[in-house]
Amino acid sequence: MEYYKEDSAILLAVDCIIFGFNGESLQVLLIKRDFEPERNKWSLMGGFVQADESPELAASRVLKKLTGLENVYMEQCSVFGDPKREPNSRVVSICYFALIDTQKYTHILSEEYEAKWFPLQDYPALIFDHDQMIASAQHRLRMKAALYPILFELLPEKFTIPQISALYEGVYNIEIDKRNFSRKLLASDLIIKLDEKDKENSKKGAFYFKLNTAIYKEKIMSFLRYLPSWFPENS
Amino acid sequence: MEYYKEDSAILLAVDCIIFGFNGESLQVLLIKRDFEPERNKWSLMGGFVQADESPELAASRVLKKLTGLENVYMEQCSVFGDPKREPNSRVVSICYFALIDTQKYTHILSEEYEAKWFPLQDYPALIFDHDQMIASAQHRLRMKAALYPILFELLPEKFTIPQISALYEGVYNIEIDKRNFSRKLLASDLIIKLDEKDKENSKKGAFYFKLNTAIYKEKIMSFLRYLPSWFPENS
DNA sequence: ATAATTAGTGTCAAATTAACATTTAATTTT
DNA sequence: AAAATTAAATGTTAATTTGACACTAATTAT
Repeated sequence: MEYYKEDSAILLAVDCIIFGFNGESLQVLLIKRDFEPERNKWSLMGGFVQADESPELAASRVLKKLTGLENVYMEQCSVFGDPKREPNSRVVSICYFALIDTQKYTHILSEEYEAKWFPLQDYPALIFDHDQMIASAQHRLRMKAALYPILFELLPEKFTIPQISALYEGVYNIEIDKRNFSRKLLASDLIIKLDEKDKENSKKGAFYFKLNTAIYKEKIMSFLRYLPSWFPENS
Repeated sequence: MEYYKEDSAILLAVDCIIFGFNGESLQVLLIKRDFEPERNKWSLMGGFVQADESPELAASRVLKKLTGLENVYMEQCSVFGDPKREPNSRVVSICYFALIDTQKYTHILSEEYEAKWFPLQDYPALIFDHDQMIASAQHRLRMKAALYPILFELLPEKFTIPQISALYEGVYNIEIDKRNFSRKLLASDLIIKLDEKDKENSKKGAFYFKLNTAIYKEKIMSFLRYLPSWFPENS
């Protein structure tokens, strides 16, 4: 039994897959590295887990450094640890995906880093295995969102039904029948209609809704289904 | 940016949550530690990730060492990395859950280790945060199995419908209407009826089925739902 | 005023689900 | 050998949900 022999000189890192939604497509936030190796290439935002911090804390720290945001929805997803995944050292990286509201926080970006949102359909070549990380996080997001209403974390406080609808379409790359979708959504009691309307995106304007936090907190802990049963995973 | 400074002296380990099904309840395989610290206490089977191996490989190695089994269904689940989770050193552990067929392999157990199956409802106190690991893996299993038919990995090659039914009841702690369940299952084309019957568990005997591997491989990659929609997560 | 655009509500047949009952194939008992 | 017993397997039906479709409503632009 080789417990407690110090035989694994491994560096531990975290990488953040930061998802956002711009109203059209699901986006991921990438940075341009200004340090070696792989200077000037695009990558996920990451950092090493420090001696006195948990991986969760490291991920929050890294996220805050890039976006300025705290108390963001984050979830651990897969660990990438192939011995050869980085050329010069043995780094095992724990991935976290974060769901943030793009609209609200764009102004904070790019101050210290060259950071940019890219649509998940079409982002530049990334260093190491970061594209696999994104693919894996996306799969995880789809799985989780098929059971729990976490996608609301990507929307602002006030949102419209067309927005949610577009969000689900973006996340799953499908077309949704808005009428059926909105019926289902309203029946869930998850959202509360406000008096105000969003006039930005249409002539008629769409009513704003807010989350029913009581129901949300209850449902976030129990399974829910917003997807049609025929939903295809591969797309 | 503190990339590539060797500032994180962290040991990386894996722990395996090994699930089995004895026909009645979902079980987890635990070992009694015969080394310090925490000698003679029950724990999960684990080990350190070696310099030249990936975490996946480490987990397979650890699983094989305990059970003798290879090519077992394994899935990465959460990482436990609180700085204080082990008293004497900083160990970050990646958890994997494995689904194995208890019946077939009990004879291999306990040769090198004192290993024992315990029902998930009622297992002894464990070292460190291993109980949280089990809870987390169980949650993960439930989530995954709500979308994909992975629970078949817990059954022998030949199984009966009452067995599958009991398995789902065990995993989710619910009562299932066998009539509706079996109708749904048969309609999925996922299982193929054999001529043989299992006479062990009833007078009449229940027909054996085997997996339709073609359909299985297709469905394992796409969402599926075996649970009633009212299914409660908290139990 | 009219056209154009997108939000929001409505309808209905088909499919699925949930609840419930009966029949069937064995073994055990008498 | 017949009857009782046990659990498997199949059947029935009403209620609900789904998916496909059409229309009305509110606003802006022309």
